[in-house]
Amino acid sequence: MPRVGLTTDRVVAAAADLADAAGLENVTVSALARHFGVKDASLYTHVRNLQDLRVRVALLAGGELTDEIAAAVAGRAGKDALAAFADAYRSYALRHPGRYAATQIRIDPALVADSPALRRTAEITHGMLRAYGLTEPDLTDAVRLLRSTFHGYCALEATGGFGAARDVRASWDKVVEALHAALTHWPAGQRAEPDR
Amino acid sequence: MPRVGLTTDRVVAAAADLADAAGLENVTVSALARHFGVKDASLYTHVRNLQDLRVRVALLAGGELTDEIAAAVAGRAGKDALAAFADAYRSYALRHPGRYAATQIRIDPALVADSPALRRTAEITHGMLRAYGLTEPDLTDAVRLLRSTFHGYCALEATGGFGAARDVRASWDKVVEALHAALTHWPAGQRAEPDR
DNA sequence: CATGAAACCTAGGAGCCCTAGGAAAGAGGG
DNA sequence: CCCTCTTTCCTAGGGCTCCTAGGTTTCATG
Repeated sequence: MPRVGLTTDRVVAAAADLADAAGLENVTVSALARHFGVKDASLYTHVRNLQDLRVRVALLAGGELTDEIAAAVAGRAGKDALAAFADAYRSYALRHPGRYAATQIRIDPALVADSPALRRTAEITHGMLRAYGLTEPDLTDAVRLLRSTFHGYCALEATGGFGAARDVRASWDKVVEALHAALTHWPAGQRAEPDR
Repeated sequence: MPRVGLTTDRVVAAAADLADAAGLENVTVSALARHFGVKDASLYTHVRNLQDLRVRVALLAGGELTDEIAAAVAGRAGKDALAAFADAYRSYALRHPGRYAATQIRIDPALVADSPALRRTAEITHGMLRAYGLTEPDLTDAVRLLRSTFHGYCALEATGGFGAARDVRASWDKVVEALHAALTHWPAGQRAEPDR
């Protein structure tokens, strides 16, 4: 019987493709084994367990997403860069729903810390926001605003959360413009709540 | 052997509590059966299957969330209402992580349509946004912006996505203020993209 | 007290995750 | 060309999960 030639990378890549095609929750060791024409147990030489597999898919997706964003943003600035970032982000989430979902699983912070992709995204985002003249801690707050809105929009769109008739793409463009407005008119002041 | 006295409501309530305590993914028929001191099969008289159980938890959570938001927003307007809405939303997500997670599962659109809670949330949101002078389709776009940011923030916070040292609550207040700024300076114009 | 509708049961199939230990393929050196 | 050693893949099996089919027991109601 010839060997299939499994490696960790091939297994993870297949898992990522399966996630996009069938949903992250259907990425199972048995399904992957079936795909390779192999017994379940054989996969455990390449992957510690299911959790490990999912984390690897998440790291793969994070790297891909960062690359696409970096390419889209390169050479742009201000509102132009923001729109490019946003469109690249959403485009990836739409084309790779399973991979994108994987990026949202809880990952060991230590593992996140030494992931070059995540650091690079932070750099890109900060660089982009510099055009708006923000300084810490507003910079961090603005990063969190962008991440939240981008992620929230893609997550809601993916789960069919937007029921209204309004075109989802048109809303996205408007939302990105609204974010630009928020960054342009960034609220000043130290205390956020006047009362209380 | 006396009966435990199960009903659909009791099962769903227990499932919701378990979700908050152990995570939605650990809400399993067997775990619930153990909790009630009953065999797995016994639960299938009250709940069609696991999917059905999760949807019921989602609808329960949606109703609770709407109630809390409605109570918080009542009697307020403008920025005040926005902040109350936001804080009530995040507060619920933090206190009930499992229930909140359930609200994000994909649900039959027909079921969503005749859920009074969802319609009520839509009313509240629209009423709140009326203070900013928005009209359709900007109204829908603004609703999507708020939902996206609120959900994205809570989701990222729940999965430990915010690594920076900055206080998460302080960022939240700032993000809400930024949303207020975005609504106040809502971008005009029909076409969103100038180039292309 | 009888009866009918529930609640709850036993039994069992199928799928999944994962471990322990064994067999075989293929690479490398002699 | 064969021998050895690493690595891949296997068999065997335990445990947990969801879910169905069909039987029994409890309890309210007439």
